[in-house]
Amino acid sequence: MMKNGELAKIFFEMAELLAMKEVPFKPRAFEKAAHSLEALGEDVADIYKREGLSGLKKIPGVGAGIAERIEEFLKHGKIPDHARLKKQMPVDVSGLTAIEGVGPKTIRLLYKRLKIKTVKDLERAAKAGKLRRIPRMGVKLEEKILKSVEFQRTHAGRMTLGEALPISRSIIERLKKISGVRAVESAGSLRRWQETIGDLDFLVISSEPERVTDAFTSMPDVAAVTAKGETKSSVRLRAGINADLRVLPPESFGAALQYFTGSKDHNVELRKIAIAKGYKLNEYGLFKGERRIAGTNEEEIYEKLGLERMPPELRTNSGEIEAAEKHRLPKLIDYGDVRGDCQTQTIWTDGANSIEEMAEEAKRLGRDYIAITDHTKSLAMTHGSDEAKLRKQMAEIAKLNKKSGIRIFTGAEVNIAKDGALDISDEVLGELDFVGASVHSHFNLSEKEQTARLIRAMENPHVDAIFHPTTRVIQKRDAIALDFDEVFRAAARTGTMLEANAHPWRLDLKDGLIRRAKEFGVKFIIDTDAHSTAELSYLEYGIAQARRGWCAKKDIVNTLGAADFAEVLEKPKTKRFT
DNA sequence: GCCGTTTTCGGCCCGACTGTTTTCAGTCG
Repeated sequence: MMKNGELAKIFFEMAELLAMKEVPFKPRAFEKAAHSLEALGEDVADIYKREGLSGLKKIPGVGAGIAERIEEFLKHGKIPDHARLKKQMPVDVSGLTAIEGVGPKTIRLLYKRLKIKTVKDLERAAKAGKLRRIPRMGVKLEEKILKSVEFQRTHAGRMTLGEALPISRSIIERLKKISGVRAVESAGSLRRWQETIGDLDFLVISSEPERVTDAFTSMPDVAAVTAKGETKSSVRLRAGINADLRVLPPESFGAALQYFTGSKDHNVELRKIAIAKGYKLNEYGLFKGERRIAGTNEEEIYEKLGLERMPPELRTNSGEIEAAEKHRLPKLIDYGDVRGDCQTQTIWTDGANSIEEMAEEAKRLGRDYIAITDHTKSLAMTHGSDEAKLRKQMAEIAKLNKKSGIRIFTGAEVNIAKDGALDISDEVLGELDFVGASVHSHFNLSEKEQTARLIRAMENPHVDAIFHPTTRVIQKRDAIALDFDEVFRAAARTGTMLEANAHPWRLDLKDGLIRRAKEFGVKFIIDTDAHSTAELSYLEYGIAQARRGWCAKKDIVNTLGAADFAEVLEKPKTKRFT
């Protein structure tokens, strides 16, 4: 099991605990290391095994101190410094910081004065009117905290991109209609296409900020207004997410867009570069002394800082700035580059629409081809196909291909058994155009068993791709335990494509792992995993995921047209990508 | 605690808004 996430959580918590003690600078250092670990495609345990402490120190933001703490964690499963801090301040850090308006200083004060450790303690104290007796706190803050606790209870955590994007798009349409508004953009994690979204950020160019702010805070979707100033306002949406609005003059729009797109770590690095060059960078522009030398658009800011311009998806402070300095950023796959959808289910198993309906909708969306990949028999609850049913489906597709204006490939999503065996005979698999294999059960096997299981499936000469390789469901189910480097090595060796599943619940493989797999020469397909015609539009989420994984068009096999894609499938697996 | 085409020591991003204040600390992004 990858240790990166667990370590990142500990370092985030250490950052907060240090901030409570008002230790200067260290909190940022721990926070940065935590982000870096989260973004890493390789297991720190593997790095440590291979290269020891010096290997760990190569991770950005990790120096001697944090490398040693990682070592302690890998050896003993705990970090003494973390335990010590936690003992001094035994509070639910992540729970309490999630409450809006509550930060490290407040948490410390609440613990010292009222022994508040949990969100529940906080709620009880607020209801009893105890908070107002603490210095610098009052009745209004008490109310604010209670409201925020309630909001957290009903809308815990972050939204998936798939939920947030449609909300954002509808708000943009609404803002565009306000008179005097010249441009509207959404920024923040949504513009970076992050897989989960904490809140929505909107930027507007208008010479009448008040009119825009008033309209924004009185939208019907607004449940509460949490801040309203001259140019900045914040609201809580009924949908369960916060939204911020900034109104700006045109000359600052690019700077603001850059600034509010983030990520935070990316921006901090950018400002350091600005300082080194004798400039100052803020949301109003890039300044040399009093003079604004850039700010109307983002590109000129990056250029003036000596950096290649870069798409938002790359701005995670995980090597993109160094690459931009050397003008060696990848040319990313574009949103229009994917020509076919290679994983779809129909009413033959657990889908909602017929083959014909799916094909029609795919055609309407501009795709050149679609593969029908219904489940197979061991997934009984989906009425999975056996060999006979698959052959019947192939005949049906042959008929449809004669009249339909889109190429339909026959296929299957073959189920991988506990030991890596497949539930459809090689003979029938060989008759299908496109075979994806995936794991749907036995999620808790050891890393060794799970890795061997997947590799065995990849060694089957008929398996063209592994669908949703880790089976994770965002915020619901963890990835299965895998030795990813072994899996990627085997995928490259056997010529098996790995999927970037576009379903917003899955997005599997995730960005960091795609980037890692690419280093092994792995090729990918981007699929919607659509179970209905409506879900065929999910493709953009998968493309975003591949872009976040630094993929170029050539890394994604289904950017090929139908004929070229078919030609690739004709070749023996091991000869396809050499 | 991290980091280095100004540095291995001495720096470490920047501004808006709120609430409780008589001038600012805390939080957020």
